[in-house]
Amino acid sequence: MDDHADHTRKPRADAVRNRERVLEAAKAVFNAGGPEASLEAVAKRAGVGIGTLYRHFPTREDLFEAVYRREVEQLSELAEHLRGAKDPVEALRRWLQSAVEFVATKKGMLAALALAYQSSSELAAFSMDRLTKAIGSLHGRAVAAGQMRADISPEDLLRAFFGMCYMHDQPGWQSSVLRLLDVFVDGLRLQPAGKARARAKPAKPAVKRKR
Amino acid sequence: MDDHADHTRKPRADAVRNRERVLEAAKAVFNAGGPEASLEAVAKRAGVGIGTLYRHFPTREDLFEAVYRREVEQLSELAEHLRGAKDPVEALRRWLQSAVEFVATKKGMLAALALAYQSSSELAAFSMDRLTKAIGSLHGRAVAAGQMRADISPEDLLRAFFGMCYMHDQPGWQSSVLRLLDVFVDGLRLQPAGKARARAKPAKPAVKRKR
DNA sequence: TTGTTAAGCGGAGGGTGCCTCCGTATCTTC
DNA sequence: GAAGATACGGAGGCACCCTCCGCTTAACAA
Repeated sequence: MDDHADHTRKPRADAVRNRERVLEAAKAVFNAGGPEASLEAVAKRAGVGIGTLYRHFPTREDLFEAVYRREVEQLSELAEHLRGAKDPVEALRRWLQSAVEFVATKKGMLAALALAYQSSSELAAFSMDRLTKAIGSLHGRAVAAGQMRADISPEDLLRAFFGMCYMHDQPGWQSSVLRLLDVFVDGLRLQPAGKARARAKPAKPAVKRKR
Repeated sequence: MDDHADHTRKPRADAVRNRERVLEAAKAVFNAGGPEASLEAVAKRAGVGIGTLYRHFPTREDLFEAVYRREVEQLSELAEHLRGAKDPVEALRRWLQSAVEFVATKKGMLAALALAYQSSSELAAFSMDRLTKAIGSLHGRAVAAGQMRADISPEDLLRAFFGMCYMHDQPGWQSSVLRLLDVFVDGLRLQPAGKARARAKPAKPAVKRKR
């Protein structure tokens, strides 16, 4: 907040609206058509002129970055919501599952993201920070509730998560990761006394059909 | 239905020549201008028509892949040459240094490469194989000469190498990696008897500021 | 309200690069 | 040397990029 304390006009409502629209459209278009998708298509889908798009996001990379940031933020907010859930372990599991989806939609954009990260390490710092906090908060709650071991740091959790997603290209990776996460979360869980928690529970028959 | 086993014509000399020219030009142009560089520029630099370029490499990705393959091959051949060197430890060091250069030129193309790897795991397999063999052969010679410890696999070597290059973005990474490699190669070296090889050599102050 | 004005909007248009297509040139084979 | 097969070049049509500017509209002051 750099208050130019003196008199900054309120930003125009239409500008705010259009910016949001463009972001929404960009998310859809890029997810569908990859990072090469036409910016003109984005503008059209957003229902704004191409000039408007360029004013808000002078380069394709700016647009990428904004879209990505927004999604990270949404993931962060999801964690906020899930904090209210009854079962904190389940909440963590849910969040991780959403994060897998998030990674999945980034599939085709990996390359673009790599570039963005390279040119703006601030972006990397920002997202790491947000995600670490999100995962840490959920984990913290589960620990506080005495349902999860405490000797794992949020950073470790995040690293484990990304590590699991690293297999990325293999077909069916997504369901594989979901399975691994189940195992992982179970592993984090503090068993109520010596009760050896029947892992038999046939872990949801194939969370997702592969394709 | 290929194998017209009978009678395949010899490929035309000019076609072979042009293909090679295009590859050479592409390497230069991409290294200079990144993976977005204009294919027309490549054709011009190669001194061929744009049509010729497209006939040999129907898509930009095909061209990328071919350039990359070629460089891997050259690295592999370099290892071949270095096998003849007198000092096998030095030979390994040299090769690693060249490999750093190789990675350096790929800097801007990382994203493109990631894509290529994704769409053709054969490419990944090929290059891993070649590089592993190259590094393994040099290492093997040094081991055979009794100058290097033998309990490290070529895969480990390669992994260590890539790991070191992972820091990529930080400024000055290249010299940092070269320094690390020096240390590493020294570590691999079998000391001639108990002679504790003065590591005192004041390892350059501050490999890297933390941030 | 109404008037003023900065902020924002749209999209035409000039430029660049992509890729196809085909008449021409060159090479291999017999 | 002749006959094909093969490869060549680059014109041309198209898609997309991005800038520029006259018009519109929202915010603020009176």
